[in-house]
Amino acid sequence: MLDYCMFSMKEITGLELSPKKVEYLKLLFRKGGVVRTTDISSSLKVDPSTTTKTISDLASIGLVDYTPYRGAELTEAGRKYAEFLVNRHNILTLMLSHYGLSSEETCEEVSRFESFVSRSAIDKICCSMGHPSVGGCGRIDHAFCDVS
Amino acid sequence: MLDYCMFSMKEITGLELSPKKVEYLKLLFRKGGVVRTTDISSSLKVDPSTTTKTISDLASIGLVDYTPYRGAELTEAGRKYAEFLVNRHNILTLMLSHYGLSSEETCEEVSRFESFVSRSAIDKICCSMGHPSVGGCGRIDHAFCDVS
DNA sequence: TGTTAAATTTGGGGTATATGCAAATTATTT
DNA sequence: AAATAATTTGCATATACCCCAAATTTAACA
Repeated sequence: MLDYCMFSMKEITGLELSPKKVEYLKLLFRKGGVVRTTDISSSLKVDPSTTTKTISDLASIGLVDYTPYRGAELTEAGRKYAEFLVNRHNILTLMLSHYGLSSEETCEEVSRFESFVSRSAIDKICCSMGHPSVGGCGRIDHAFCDVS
Repeated sequence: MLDYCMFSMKEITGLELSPKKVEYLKLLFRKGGVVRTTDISSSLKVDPSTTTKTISDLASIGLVDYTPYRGAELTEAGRKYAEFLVNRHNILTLMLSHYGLSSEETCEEVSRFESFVSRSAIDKICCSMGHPSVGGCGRIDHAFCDVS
């Protein structure tokens, strides 16, 4: 259990986490509070043992507080990181929705590639769209936009 | 050496190849004709042995004609697939360039995530932009747009 | 409270992607 | 033909996923 985190929001590139870890973080953010292994594994449709391993990884880098047999919860750093991830998803979804894709399509596409879009790109896209408060899949916060 | 290909352009989703294999195919397309292992490995900054392995993989699925110690060349199917890959890159680059990113940034971002954007999304984006003939990184062909 | 049932973790194993090094091989050049 | 350059093969590593079976822990309940 770490009380520090290898990521300080100021130096986030947005490219630190693998696609699956991004999914886990967004899920923990959506659920809020302590989330049980089974809950996660059934949401993500993976074996519980896979969840245990991934959550342990996230805990080892300080994004998650994990108590074995109890559950997992975002740390403060994890929550901030997850906020960025959700914003990124929503901004990209909003952007793509301007090109004739349906809502489901848009979300599906973005879910596939979002992990590879940098924070600085997101900042610029967000700025260029006038800092919209509602994205394709939910509200957008602007606490993490560099370019305001 | 296969004269058939597991991909028929009509059923292409755009998600068949890993990011690195996409790079190889786009490179072979740009270079044209028979390309030597060293040429590829120096362009992509990987060890020649890595290139040999990847090219062999591409040959095994019928996208590349490969003669050991001689070089690699796209098959007809490979050329068509690579055309799609280049178009996808150019369309996505053009799209992103509308959001305040510089040319280099745009190309860099797209290169990171393009492998995860489906052909059907590209078709729609392309259609929505009015089938532009020039993208962010080069010309765009429309032979592969479903929605014309 | 002890026993069972459910949830969870551990350990092992597997696939896919991607990489490099060293040694062996093939091609080219002289 | 011998030397050199290019290339391949075999081996090894690393990351990111994944699942299964066995062991463990927690929770329930009788």
